[in-house]
Amino acid sequence: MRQKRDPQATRRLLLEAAFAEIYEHGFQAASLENILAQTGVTKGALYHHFRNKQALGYAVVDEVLAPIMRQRWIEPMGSSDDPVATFHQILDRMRQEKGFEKVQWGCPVNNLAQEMSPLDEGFRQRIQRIFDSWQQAIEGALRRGQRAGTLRDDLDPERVAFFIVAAFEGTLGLAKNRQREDLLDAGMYGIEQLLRGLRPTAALST
Amino acid sequence: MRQKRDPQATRRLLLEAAFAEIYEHGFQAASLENILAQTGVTKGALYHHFRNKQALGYAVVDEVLAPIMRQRWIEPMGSSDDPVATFHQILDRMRQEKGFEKVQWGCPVNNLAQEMSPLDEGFRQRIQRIFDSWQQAIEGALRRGQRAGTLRDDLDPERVAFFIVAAFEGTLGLAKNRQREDLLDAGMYGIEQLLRGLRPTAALST
Amino acid sequence: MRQKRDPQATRRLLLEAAFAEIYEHGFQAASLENILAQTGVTKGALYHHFRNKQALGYAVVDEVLAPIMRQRWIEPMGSSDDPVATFHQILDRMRQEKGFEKVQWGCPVNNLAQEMSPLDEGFRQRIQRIFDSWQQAIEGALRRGQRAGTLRDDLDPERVAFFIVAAFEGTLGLAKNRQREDLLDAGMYGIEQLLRGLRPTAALST
Amino acid sequence: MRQKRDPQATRRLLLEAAFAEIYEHGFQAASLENILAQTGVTKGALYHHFRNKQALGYAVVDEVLAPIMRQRWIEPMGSSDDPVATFHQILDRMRQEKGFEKVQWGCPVNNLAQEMSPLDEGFRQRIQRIFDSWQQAIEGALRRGQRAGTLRDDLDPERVAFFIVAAFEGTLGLAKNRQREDLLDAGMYGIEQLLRGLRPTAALST
DNA sequence: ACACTCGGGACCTCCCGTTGTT
DNA sequence: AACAACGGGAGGTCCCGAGTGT
Repeated sequence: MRQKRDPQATRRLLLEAAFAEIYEHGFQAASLENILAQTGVTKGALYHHFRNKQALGYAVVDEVLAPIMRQRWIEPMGSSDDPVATFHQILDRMRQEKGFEKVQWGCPVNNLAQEMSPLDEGFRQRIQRIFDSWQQAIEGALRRGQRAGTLRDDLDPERVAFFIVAAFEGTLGLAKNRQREDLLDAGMYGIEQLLRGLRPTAALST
Repeated sequence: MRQKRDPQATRRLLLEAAFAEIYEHGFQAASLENILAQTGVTKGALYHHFRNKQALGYAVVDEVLAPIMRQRWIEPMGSSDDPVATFHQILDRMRQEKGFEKVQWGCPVNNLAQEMSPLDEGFRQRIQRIFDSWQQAIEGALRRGQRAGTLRDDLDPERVAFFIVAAFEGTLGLAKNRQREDLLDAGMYGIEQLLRGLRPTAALST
Repeated sequence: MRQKRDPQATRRLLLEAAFAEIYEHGFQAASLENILAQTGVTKGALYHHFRNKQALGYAVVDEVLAPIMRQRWIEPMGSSDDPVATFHQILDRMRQEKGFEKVQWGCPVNNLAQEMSPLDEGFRQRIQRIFDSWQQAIEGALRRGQRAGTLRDDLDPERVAFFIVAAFEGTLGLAKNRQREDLLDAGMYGIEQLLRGLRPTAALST
Repeated sequence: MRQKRDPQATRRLLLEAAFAEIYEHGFQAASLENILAQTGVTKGALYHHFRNKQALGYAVVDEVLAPIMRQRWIEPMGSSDDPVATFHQILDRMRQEKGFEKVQWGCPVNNLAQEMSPLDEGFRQRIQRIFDSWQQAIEGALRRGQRAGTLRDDLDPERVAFFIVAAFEGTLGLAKNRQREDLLDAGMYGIEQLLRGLRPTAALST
């Protein structure tokens, strides 16, 4: 299966197995031995590519989580001037894919954020960077929406963007606790309520 | 320091030290040894009061987390017919107290929920019970608000209650990642936006 | 179930539960907590009746194992002058009862003998006493058999008695390893072969 | 003392120390810590070579006990057509060696069989395999003896082989309880009695 | 670039026994 | 006579990481 002597492939293999292990058990409880057993890579190889467990974790954030979020949220939002519509499109696509987030295990970015933020400044900053760019993408779209007239003028784009991310992650978190995928809809109902309130008065009937 | 031969006190001491340890490190990474060192209790005593680490964790949820949430959220909401105002009062009190939640470590209930829900059904159910009664308390207040005329009639109290909890926890989570207490206000801004939308049209000016 | 304040009953209850626990797990691995849980007796009561685990074990040998062996082997053999026939009768009765020895767990006396003889002189001597009186009972029967003419004169009763006990226990041990009750017959076949050889030549045709 | 970086040697060292520890205390009471202290190997190294205590125990059976029994019993018996004589030769050699079995601690194979057979199917099967091949070697020799005319025709080789093993182990067990090496002779007396009875009538004078 | 062996610590579990009380 | 709280240690598991060799 694995090519021998293909350092990049080995590294990538480790990153993805590490992502899965961390996603399931959290970073602290993630077991290097499990990752090794899963990939067939030996400890020597792992420690060749990553200085230690922490460095592996950092790399997972930078090279697995961040790109996924970039592709999923930042890029679509970055080229949108109707954030409400774009938000719906992204959610629809997520419902179809189901590869990344499983409701059972929640959002991998938020999981790590909650576990590691108070414990490890390196994790905290890396994850904050993801949240920040996510939020900024939404914020930019909100501003463009305001200019394009699809959004009310009197709202604070920064705070609204923050709140959308917060409400989204909060909803995923509750759905994860209840292990019920359908609850995502209840949360989206609230976000939609809010977003509808963001439309100019004329657009309220939509 | 500690009274000898005071089983209830010993048990309580353990519960609170366990709560603190779990709050800081998560359940899996919580160290019984730390709890013991913190309290001065011995392993034998701990093992006498709790069958194992899991039982201790369950007891922390039932006997520490649940009562706090009950006192803070369920009881005030249970006797309110203006949930918007009650919500603000609770937030104000939380800002003053700062004993329970430290922004640095987030919401202890949600922390446990995110860590343990997929891993341990006992934790999941106990935490769900807390979220459920919290949500139901809000839902009841929303319904009473509707009857009292302080809330719009055309909203779905169950979904709104769910969303309020979700948005609240999501906000705490982001603030925890950024380690910035002031971000709570950004989240509250969003919730207030939403809640204001819940007032009957006549009340919008409030 | 248990009468309170009935010291003799409590003591007996403990002895029998201890016997069962030791029979299943061996003495070293026998758990006092298990015995306590099984009987509903508290640790204080146990330590009132027995100084420590060792004393409990000694009492099991003296007050449970020894009496059973006395009743089963010593008494029948003590009043027999045809040990071959008596041996068969005892085996037949054992096949019916099945209360004491379960092939699955072997002979409780021999189990303890093998585990504890090199480790604890107190156990060793107590168990030796049981084996000795068992062997002496057989030896006596053999001598009476010689006088009565049901056995050959030229054999050494002491050695033959020893060997019968040894072969019997060895057979139980192999059957226990194979977890096959029917193997007892294979062992008995050998003992019968031997015993038949002990009959005077005229009796060989029996 | 030990060569560093000599995995086979380390493994062997552990196996033999484990054998000694198990021989003395039984498997359940055997302490990995003792084995480590005895050998100077660390926990990590042990855990590298054996997945857990059970795996170490299994390896002791397969790689220490089985080869010894093979060399001592199976090979001599496998090339013999006079099992009675071979049996005597083996016993004589055992009396001289005294390395393997110490009467004080009995037969290591049988010790493990009695302790673990009802508790662990893996042990049970491994030990049964040893007993089986031992018994089969004797059985084969008996059959060859019958063909060679050194044994009676009318006996059942399988049952006799079983009985010989049983009587041998039973004798060792009783000698162990009494802690008296000389008792082996009393047991051998019985086995010899039996074996003599197996000679054809013409050979009885031997 | 990777493989294998080794180091040593931390953790939860479980257990036997003691002590204060009723 | 029995109960319940507590003391404290040992044991197996598992893990992260270092070191050596190829």
